[in-house]
Amino acid sequence: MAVYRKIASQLRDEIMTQYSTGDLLPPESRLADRFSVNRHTVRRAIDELVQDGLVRRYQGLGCKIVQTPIDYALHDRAAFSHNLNQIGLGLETEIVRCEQVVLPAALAGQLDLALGVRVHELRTRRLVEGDPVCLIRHYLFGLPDAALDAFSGGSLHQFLRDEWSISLRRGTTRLRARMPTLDECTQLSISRGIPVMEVHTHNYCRDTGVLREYSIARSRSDLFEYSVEPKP
Amino acid sequence: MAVYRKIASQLRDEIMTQYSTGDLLPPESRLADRFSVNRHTVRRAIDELVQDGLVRRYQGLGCKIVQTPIDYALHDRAAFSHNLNQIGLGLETEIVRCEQVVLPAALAGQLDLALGVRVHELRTRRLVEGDPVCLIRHYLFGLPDAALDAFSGGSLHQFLRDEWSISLRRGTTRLRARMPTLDECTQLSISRGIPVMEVHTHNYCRDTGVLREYSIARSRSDLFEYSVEPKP
DNA sequence: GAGTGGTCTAGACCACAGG
DNA sequence: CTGTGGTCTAGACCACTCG
Repeated sequence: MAVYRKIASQLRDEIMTQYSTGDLLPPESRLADRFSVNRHTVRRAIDELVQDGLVRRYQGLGCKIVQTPIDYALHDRAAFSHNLNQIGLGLETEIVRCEQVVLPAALAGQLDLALGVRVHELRTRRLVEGDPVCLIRHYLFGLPDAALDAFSGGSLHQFLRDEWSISLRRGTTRLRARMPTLDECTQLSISRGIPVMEVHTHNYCRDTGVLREYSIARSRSDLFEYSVEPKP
Repeated sequence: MAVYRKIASQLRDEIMTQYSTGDLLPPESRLADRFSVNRHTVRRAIDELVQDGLVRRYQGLGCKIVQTPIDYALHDRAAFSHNLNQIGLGLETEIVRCEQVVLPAALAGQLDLALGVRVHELRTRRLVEGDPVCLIRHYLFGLPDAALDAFSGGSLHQFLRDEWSISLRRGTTRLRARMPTLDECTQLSISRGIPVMEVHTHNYCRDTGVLREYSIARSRSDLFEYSVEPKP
């Protein structure tokens, strides 16, 4: 087994057992000394941890442990075919609201963005044969003011690619389930006893790697299912 | 912008316009010459493409294009990075039951298998600091009778690889949410108001492509979250 | 054997955060 | 300013695929 894999594995163990969320990993140079390898080899090991979502790099600062409660990051590589992408095809899209807002503080903190940033907030509702199945909030960063004026439904990513030459690449996606709020019950036409699935997605500019969109989708669990397809 | 990003961007364009699925990219050394950079820089660029799922590396062979522009437009593919392995590290695994049974008829139909097939059924429970968070049923096909006798927790896939030289590859995975049964409430120590997430996974023999495992995981939605990382 | 990707080392300089 | 991560170069050797 490659050296960097062994180091990654050991660091994973130590993070799980000896670190808390927010702690900084020792600097790469120190780790390199400790494991008696080149700094590049340590970097390669940390790459693994970053990919698993265990740590996050901060230039000039260090590597911060970001562990969520239990991050069920999957080790095998497969492709994720996400219904949200195909939604423009089979589902109707209803634009609920589209405006520029100040990014909610909670999101700003989570995404590591400055407070007070103005963003486009697009809220949509997806329907299947008239039944609402999914509510989505898109937060879009760094767009011209009028960027979304012409958007009238369908695939948002397609629209951004065609109209603004912005090509987005999916980043980390998180899925969880919870009970709906009263508001969600109304908008999704469900009773209070039906759970909703909440999916958070990062989308980055394919060229520059900058975060351009963060979306939160809430869907009816009685009608909606997510599937992950293996890569060819 | 970093050199490797520019190169990645250019290669992406060329792949989209001038290559077909299955083609090989020029070797790293040639690309390095062409872009007048070090081979490592080209590698870093190709890393991006691999991460986007555009190409796949084959040691001794080259980099194969695995996605045409058409595929790409239809469904953006991101990867699913999963660590059942890591769960063996940070979480305790409790073996609830391990026996040979006749595959339940409902599953046989769904998986397109004959009725009456005998399989290994392994039931496990995962705990975090003593709290149960996840119940898993593994159905394993075509194993010797005593195959699992020595399994005592940790990663099942690791065990199969080490002890039986069976290397598994993730296939289709489906995720949904629902309310728990009474039995699940008991085993997961949750109240009836907490949804569970249910994840069904196909796993195939990496060599022969034969279905070897079907697993059903049910997890507490108040403690558990699934994450999907972009990756080949 | 020749050519490919995979890993590791060594050294250099840059960009950024913090005191 | 110092220390951190980010990038790039250069060279070496290995593991693998193919003819």
